[in-house]
Amino acid sequence: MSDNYLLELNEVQKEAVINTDGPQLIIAGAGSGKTRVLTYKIVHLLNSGIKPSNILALTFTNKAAREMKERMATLTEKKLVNQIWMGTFHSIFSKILRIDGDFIGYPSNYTIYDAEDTKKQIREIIKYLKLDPEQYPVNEIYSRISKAKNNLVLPSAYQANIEIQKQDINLKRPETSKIYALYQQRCKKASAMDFDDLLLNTNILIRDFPEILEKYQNIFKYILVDEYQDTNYSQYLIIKKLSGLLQNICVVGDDSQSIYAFRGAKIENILNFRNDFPELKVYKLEKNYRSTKNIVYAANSLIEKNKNRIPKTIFTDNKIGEKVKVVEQLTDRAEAYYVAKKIIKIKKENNFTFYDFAILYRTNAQSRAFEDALRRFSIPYKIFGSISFYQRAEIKNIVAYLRLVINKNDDQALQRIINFPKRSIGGTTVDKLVALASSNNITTWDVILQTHKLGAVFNSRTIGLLNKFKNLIISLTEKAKELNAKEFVDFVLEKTGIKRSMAEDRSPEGISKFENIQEFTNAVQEYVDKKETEEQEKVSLENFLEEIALATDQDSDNADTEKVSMMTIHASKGLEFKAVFIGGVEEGLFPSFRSITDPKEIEEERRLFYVAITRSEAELFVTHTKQRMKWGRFQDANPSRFIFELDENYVDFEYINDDTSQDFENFSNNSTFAKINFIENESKQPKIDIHAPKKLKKIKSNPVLDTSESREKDDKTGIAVGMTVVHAKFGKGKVLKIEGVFPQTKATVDFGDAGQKNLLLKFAQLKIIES
DNA sequence: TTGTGCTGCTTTTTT
DNA sequence: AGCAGCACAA
Repeated sequence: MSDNYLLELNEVQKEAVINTDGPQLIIAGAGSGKTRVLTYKIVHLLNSGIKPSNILALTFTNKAAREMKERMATLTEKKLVNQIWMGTFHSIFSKILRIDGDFIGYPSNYTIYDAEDTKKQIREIIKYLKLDPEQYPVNEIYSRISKAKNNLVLPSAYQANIEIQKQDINLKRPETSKIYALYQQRCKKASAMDFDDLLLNTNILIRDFPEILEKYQNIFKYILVDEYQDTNYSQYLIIKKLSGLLQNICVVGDDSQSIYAFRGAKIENILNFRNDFPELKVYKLEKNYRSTKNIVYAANSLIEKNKNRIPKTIFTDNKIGEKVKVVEQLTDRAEAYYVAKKIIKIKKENNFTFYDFAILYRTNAQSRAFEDALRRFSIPYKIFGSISFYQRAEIKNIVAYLRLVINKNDDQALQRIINFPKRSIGGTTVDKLVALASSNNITTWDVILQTHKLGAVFNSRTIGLLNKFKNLIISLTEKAKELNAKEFVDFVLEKTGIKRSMAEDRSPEGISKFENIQEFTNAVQEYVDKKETEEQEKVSLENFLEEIALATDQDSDNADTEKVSMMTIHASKGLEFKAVFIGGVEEGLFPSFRSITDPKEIEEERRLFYVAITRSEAELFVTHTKQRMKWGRFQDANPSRFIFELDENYVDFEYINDDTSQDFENFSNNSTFAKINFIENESKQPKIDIHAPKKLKKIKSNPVLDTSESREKDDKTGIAVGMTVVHAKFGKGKVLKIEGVFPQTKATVDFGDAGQKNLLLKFAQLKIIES
């Protein structure tokens, strides 16, 4: 076999590729050819006679796994590549749990709960324990439980840990451990695992069953881990144990690009890797092949401000290139227009395609202004991330049928579809079912199986409805045995009447939902076709569910189309573009106001900015505004501290008085675009006075104009304080107060028994019966 | 049981 | 501003 591929590597890269045995750490700076090293290394392993089924390669996204497979397929036989254990942590270990999960009490058909299922389950438990939902916000509890799991703290340990208990008491949430315990119990009962459980249960499996650990230690003779800086403790421990015997472990990562600490990733895993493997060989890939000198050096000057890092200096042989542009704009809208204009200009000057551009931002909410602007200029764009296709309610409802057919204990799936489409089984009935299940320690489906015993709880009509539902699910289960995944989905859509009822809904949302369903059936078809040609057998529902449970929107890439990419910086990791715009680089937004008090979190934000900068090959714009619309209000904004941390030698600053902002003013007054409500907004906001929002507020609360002045009479209707009026619904009442200006005139009316009501006179057709 | 309006929340999110 | 969960009315 040819070793030609080694010629395409620099010295360090080559060393990192050919040294395959023993523990290795590859520190791969941004743009240093990390993917190339990783793929060549695996190919090198195959070429030296290692069986593909003895290689475990873990990535963070399905997309990364797929891309690496594709690249390897160009270097070696595709058949070999397909036999490698390659995928995300979650997908690989979910497979292992389907094989060996019965050792820890899980059937192979267990369900994977996504974040939504998890939150719903937690919400139910909070309700069940009669806790105040205000005191126990679902998101907080979820992240607390998730954190515990990722640190391998089980409910019993959580309960027993004094430090944790103290924290919960300080947070005024002393019952958190009870919620956690019940949550685990219910998931187990439902034969369900959430994302964190996939890792946690793998840990439990290999901790409690040494023979299983040994089995996989011998299967995974070579282990490679990508994006190691973003692993959490749970993942770390799995890797450490699996590689414990042969120690052929290679981790690749860049501490400077660790940006998921907020989800439990531990940057220490990479910083302290040597402690676990003293024999460690370290390779530092410090040569950047991606970006111009100005970008590389500007990025270096930023990241040097972080204390917690592995020392390294990224350099490049690339040309000097353009300086980084830091641009000030008045508002987020002006910022978006500036970016849109620049895209057109740069595209023309450099002969780029739209595909070469990316707009990056800290929060998804920022995308809207950019979308508007790009549409005005007819610039095609694609937003990455946001809501996953499989997370849409209409898709999840269909999937829930599949889930329930596979696993009758899947309570969350059952609750989704028991009244979808509408079968008159409402909240009251479902609550009772769930309570019955809970108090008898069985699943909701078990309760439904015993409707004949429930005469005391439900009336005969409800029992009939439940029986009908039961029979439907049973008949679907029978069908699932004969049909492949696609045929079954079609059958469900027909049999349940979902297809018919959705086709009838001609509202825009309804049409879009129907299209999504069609897209879903297409996706199933595609999957079935692909698998059946590869494996020559019927594609079961189980296969398909496994595929989509861990699929995300990031996976579908229409990247080949001629479009500007828009995404959060988190979503941009690993990508590169010729021109990059980073928007909203302002204090409180980037760095986020939540991280401003904690130096560690500021370091993470700085790494995030580092990631953003290093996405760019040649053109880089960093924009910030003086005012930003936030939660429906204009708020003053200041440039981010990170802007001042960039070495000025590599940066050009552009202020609002420059020509470009002038261009923007002209543009916004251009009659072609007069319709855009930008102008409307601007008229509310004096253009130069950045304190306008405060002024506005003052006017609003000004007693002369506003509500505190009780007016006597509404001029439009003649209704006045003291009159007796009649309301169609509430009957006779006495007018107590008139306030506001037409058309917002409101009256407070006392309807006696019906109580006091505030009515908008515009809508409430009050009749005067007595002045 | 189903439909509708109100209230409260809102960083990032590979799985 | 926009959404989702929830309480209340029809």
